[in-house]
Amino acid sequence: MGSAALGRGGRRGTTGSRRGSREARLPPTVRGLSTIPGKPCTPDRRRGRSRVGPSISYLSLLRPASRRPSSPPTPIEPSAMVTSPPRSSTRPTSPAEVRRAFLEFFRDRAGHAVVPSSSVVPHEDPTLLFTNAGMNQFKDVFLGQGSRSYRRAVDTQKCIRAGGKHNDLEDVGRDTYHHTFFEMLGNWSFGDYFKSEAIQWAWELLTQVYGLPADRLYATYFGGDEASGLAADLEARDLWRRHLPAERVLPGSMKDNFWEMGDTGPCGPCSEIHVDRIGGRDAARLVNSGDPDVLEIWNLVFIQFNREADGSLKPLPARHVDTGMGFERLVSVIQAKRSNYDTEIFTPIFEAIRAASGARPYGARLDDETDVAYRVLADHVRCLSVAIADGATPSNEGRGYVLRRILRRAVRHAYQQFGQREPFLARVLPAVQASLGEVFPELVAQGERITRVLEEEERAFLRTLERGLLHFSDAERRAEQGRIRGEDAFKLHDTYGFPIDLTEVMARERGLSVDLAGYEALMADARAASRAGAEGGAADSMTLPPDVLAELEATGVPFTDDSSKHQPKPLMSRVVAIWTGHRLEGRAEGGETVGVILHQTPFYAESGGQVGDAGSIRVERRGERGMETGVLEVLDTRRCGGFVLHRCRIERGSLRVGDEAELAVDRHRRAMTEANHTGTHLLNLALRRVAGGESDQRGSLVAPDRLRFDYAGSRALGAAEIGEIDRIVNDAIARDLAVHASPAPLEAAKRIRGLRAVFGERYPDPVRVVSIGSPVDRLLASPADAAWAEQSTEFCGGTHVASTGAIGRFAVLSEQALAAGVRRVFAVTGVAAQAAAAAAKALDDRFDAASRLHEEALLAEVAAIAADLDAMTLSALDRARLLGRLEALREVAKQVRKRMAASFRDAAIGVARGLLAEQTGSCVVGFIGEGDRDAVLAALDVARAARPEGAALLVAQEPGEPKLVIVAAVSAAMIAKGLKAGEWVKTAAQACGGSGGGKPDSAQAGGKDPSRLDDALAAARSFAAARSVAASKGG
RNA sequence: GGGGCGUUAGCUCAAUUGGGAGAGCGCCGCCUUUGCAAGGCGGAGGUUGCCGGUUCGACCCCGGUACGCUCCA
Repeated sequence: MGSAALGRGGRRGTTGSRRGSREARLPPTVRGLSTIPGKPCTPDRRRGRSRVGPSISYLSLLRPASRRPSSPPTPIEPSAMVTSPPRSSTRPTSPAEVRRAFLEFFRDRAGHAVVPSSSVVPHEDPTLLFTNAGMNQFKDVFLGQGSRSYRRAVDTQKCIRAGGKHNDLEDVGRDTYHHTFFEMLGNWSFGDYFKSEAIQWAWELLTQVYGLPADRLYATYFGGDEASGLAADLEARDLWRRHLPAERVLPGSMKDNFWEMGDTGPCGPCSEIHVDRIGGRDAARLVNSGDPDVLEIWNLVFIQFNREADGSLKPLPARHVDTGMGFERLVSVIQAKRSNYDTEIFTPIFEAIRAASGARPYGARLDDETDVAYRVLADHVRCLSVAIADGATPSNEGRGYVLRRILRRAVRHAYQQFGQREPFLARVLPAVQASLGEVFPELVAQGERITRVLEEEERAFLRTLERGLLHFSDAERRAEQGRIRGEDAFKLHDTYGFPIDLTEVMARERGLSVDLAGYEALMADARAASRAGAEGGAADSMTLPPDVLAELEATGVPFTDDSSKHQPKPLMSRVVAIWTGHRLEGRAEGGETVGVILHQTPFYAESGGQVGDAGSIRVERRGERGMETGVLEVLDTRRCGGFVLHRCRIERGSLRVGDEAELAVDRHRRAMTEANHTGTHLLNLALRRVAGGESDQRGSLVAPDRLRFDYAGSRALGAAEIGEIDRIVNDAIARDLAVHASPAPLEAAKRIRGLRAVFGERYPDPVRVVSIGSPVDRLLASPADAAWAEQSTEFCGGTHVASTGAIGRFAVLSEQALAAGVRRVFAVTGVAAQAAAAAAKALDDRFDAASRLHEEALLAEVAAIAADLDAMTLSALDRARLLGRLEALREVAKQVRKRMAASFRDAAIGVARGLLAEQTGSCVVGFIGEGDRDAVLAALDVARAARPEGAALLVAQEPGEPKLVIVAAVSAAMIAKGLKAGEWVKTAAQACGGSGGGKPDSAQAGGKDPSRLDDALAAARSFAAARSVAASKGG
């Protein structure tokens, strides 16, 4: 325990009288556990807490700040705060206490809202693999695009860093501080308090709540940067000097002390707090030098500038605070451990690994492979559990691939160090749940899913390892001079997923080494090739890059007014910008395809899964020679920032910025799309009834010709369930329900019973509510009404039919797995659904007719039906039923085929026997009539058996095709005389327009001209005769 | 997004320059044997993922596509 460090903690002030004032600020749920309001806490308060454990839920912390009695939003006088250090005789030391103390401090001390961690899987941000910093969930606030109901927040954020340039997965477990998963504690100000308060509270929390010795702390501030024209952050420096002697307040560089979100956007100086684990010395020189005992624990970022596209910095009107303190590192300092892995965050997990594996206990050595394995497993299981709980799944691409690599690394260590040959990771899960389940309850709620995913994925990898072992023995055989070739090591890795270090270990066990240089070279080539391919691909997309968006705004081009998109009527507008795909232009000519921005438009831009509108635009302007015009076909419409970009092909005339434009949306296409969109909502509702409430939407595509719907679900829908979905949706269509849409306050709308929302999606406030059946105000008036659970209500910005009758008809086309836990449904509506039903009826008729066909006609029809069944758009139900019919018919066809083959064969054998009787010489040449290759080969077998020392060449007429089949068999004796089967059949085939070949004893050929059959036979006879083989006639 | 590899009987996998698709296990029948993962004989089971091309002839060569595995970005 870190009692030594803690004991020397509070030099300043005494305990006792002030303790009560701190207690009084605790919420009732916490306060009531061991003490009554206003009274000093009892000595065993800490034990009381840990005994109660998860029952004092973090939920109590997560209520909105406004519910609490005192939460002054105004900044506090720094001087007043210094003099009132709230203290407690019992310091938080266990991980749970440390975390809780952080959240409570900011909530109670300064009215921060305790906000839950956002998902570690950023479903709404595809550019980010995993949530990797506390600020991710507040990015929109810093960018000025979003807002929150609070101005101060505190949280502990689940973060994953794995892969990428700064965090090599291979480091994790080999040192004391790398993790793939960690918690980031943070307090936040959104245009509220700034440097003074942030620094004051950080100091207070560390020294007075956590009791870190003040003489071991160092602070850094931004020391200015001449190249950027930035002055030093003297404000932060002076604020720190209130707490620390000047020699422990250190200036830092641009790299260490100036934070930027990206190439452009919010940024500002930051101030770090470092701690010296040793103490009793001046460690100023060791700050930021990579010394493991002098480490940064808290970074306070002061966002006060915006980095413009031209590189300049502009002061922000609203200044923010963004802080981050690594939880595991903080606990290591508080518990006076030199390794994060020696804290109580990890020790219970090590114990679980030991118990499950039967290995010797964790020994905390850095150079010991078993201890490395302990650390790798503990870290990776934490990471995987959290990611899977948030809906991620190991897979072969994107973030799923990162997880797969982490899992495989864990399995590899369990396999090599602990000899585990069966799924192992899930056995450690209970320990992870015990340590994190209280803050992150989804770890417990999703326990079954986590276990299932881990075990499935582990089994898959164990299979891969086995396959790799097979190929390893090949590589072993090919080893040159006791070294596995780099080529083989690379192939094992690249193709069979066999990790390079496992190859090395196995090679070593067999007294071999591995050509690592060769391996690395091939690896580098592969990387380069992959990168080259990636760059070539994403060139021609018709979207506006950020700098062009900025240019448009800067030149005063207004955001597009598309408020009429829900009722698209022809509209007059004006061309305000033309985008070529590379740059903005003032003009474009016939034949070009360009992006057109108008000042207003009724075109719907692709959004919420609904595809963008198509249509036409007619432009005109007064030119030098009177009116000039242009006709544009709108291919697609999409949104870029606040602009609606119409991708257009100029059919006739030309286009200029400033043109008057007459816009017409393709109403037919739009109507079909709307039918599919409303159909999607009805499908969503039907799915909930049929597949259960947890079948949340995971994505959708609404196009004019079809709709696609992805949802959370682990098992396939049966025919009965698909039938039920079709029935529910078609029933709603028959009732011709009105579709209502109107904006509503987000919070109020969220309370409507039966609301279907997309997992992980963030909605605007006010949000547009689309309700099928009841007006939105009625839903809002009594949101809890049980009736609403039976109807469709969604947050949706898309366009819909006026009432469900307009959809006409609905049919599910297919249902399939997309990824583990995600399923996809395709469906159609309206005319397409009717066409699908008609197609099914037509196929049924063909099946009926086919059973009356005979032989070849039947075979041809079965093949034709199978091809059509594959190509036609059919409802899932019809398709399943018709496939059943096809299977039955195929069985019939197979019997027919066998019967035909047998009869050809019998006939061919009969003819061959006749020929053998007729031609008594050792060499037989003849025509056996109609027969396929199998039949003529069977006949040849008969000949071969009858003339074991002779030779035979037989020809057949391929049934139904203008082709001859020629086969020959020659005995060794005849080959010795110079009669080779390959040459023989070739000669015969050439006489009837074909070719062929084979081995000396057996050959096949074909002829394309059956009318020259006699020529072929004659050629065969004379070829044999020329080799002094009597090719015919008896005697 | 870009590579590599794979897809053959119910399962696991073969098939040597393109020339008659096999084995083991499993299944069915018969025989033998009253015993443990038994033995013998016989049999059924295949649109070689799908589409197209080259060829007299394609599991094999070429192009495309689907699915799976795998590596990289």
